[in-house]
Amino acid sequence: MTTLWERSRQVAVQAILDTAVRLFAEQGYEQTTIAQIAREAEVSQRSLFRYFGTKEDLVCGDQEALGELLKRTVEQQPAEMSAWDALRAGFEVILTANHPPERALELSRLIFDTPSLHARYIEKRLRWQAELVPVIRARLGNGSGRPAPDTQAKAIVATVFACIDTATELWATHDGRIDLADLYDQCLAAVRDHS
Amino acid sequence: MTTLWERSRQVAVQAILDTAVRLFAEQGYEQTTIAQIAREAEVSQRSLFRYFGTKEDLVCGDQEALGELLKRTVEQQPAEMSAWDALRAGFEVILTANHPPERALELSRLIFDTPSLHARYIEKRLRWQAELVPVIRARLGNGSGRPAPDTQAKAIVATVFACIDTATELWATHDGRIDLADLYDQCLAAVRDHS
DNA sequence: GCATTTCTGGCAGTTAATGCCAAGTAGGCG
DNA sequence: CGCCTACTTGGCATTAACTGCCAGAAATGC
Repeated sequence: MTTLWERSRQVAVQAILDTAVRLFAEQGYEQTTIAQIAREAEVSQRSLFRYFGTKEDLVCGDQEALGELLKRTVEQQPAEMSAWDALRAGFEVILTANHPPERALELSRLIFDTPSLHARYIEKRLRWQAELVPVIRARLGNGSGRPAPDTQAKAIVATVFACIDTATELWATHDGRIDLADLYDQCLAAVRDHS
Repeated sequence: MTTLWERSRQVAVQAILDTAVRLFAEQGYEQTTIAQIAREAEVSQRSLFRYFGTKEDLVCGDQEALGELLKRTVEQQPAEMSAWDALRAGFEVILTANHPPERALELSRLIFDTPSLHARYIEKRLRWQAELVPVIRARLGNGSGRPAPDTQAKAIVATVFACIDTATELWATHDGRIDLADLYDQCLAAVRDHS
């Protein structure tokens, strides 16, 4: 622990986060101002912006860390595993590493119901996608080769995220009563199984 | 023509649009302010915001109309056509109905190079997706039925858009030298063909 | 032409976000 | 323990995207 600084900072961050999520749930995202959050969490507006660069980061801020985890997990899957299975393994790890399901559900609903938040969330996801493409391309048997391997990798990654997104949205609308991994498998099956 | 108002409005809108795209290309999206666009297009800032609700709409504003067209086209495909083929037909129509390829290329580059624009663009597209889901669900043979038809439809639509997005990005990075429809087919093949 | 409708422009205000500087606080060192 | 340095915090000013309001101009209908 590099110091007391870091600890009190953690405390402040947590207080801000709790206040923000509570206020967002109570009054909606757009109706809640940064000033109000800062006041109730007892920090200055200026510090709040130092901890969280933007208002949106209050909701989808810790995505960065998850993206790193996802990438590392996919990289570390055995080489003979298919791109699809490796990505699915990464997805699985993220699920277990996520927030307590109670809060995850609340955050998901907030994100899917608030256009500006949804956009920012997608933006972060696009960054993950870009980082995953080289990892997936390395895993593709460069045998067939008619579709350039880059095209293949991009399409696969984009599709997986589309399915994750779809599954998450369904999961949120069903109040978390259906298993998220099951929903993901159903989505992928709908796409990949030829009837 | 309901009036002279409508015509001069169209002129103003076009002037704003041209100015905006030119400035965005010259200096980048974030570095261009609304004030500058309004000044150079010779309209007041206030009117600019009346024509285009947000800065982002200057770039991806006319998506609404395309979404309508897409939906209608997909609906009108013969009933025995598969969901995949119907969506592909809709995509084809949009391609031809789009801007002159010169400007389309410029806009695509802008969107894919500017994270916040890209996110907003996808968000608008998500609205199309939601509208297409019932259309696609109606087209699914409700035979198999283990994955709820709604899940199936959502996943298929999301995947098709993911492939459109990927194809468009590749098309823009190749300066439009590769046929967009070909790229789309390659993306879909990478996803659907089991090797 | 004149009243009415509709649009435009300017102005003030709100909110998110950033830079700057002064003041405070923790950590290391004699 | 006291002091100096490094880092952090908070307040202030500023910018940029937007919104509401109102007065005035322009177009329309009679």
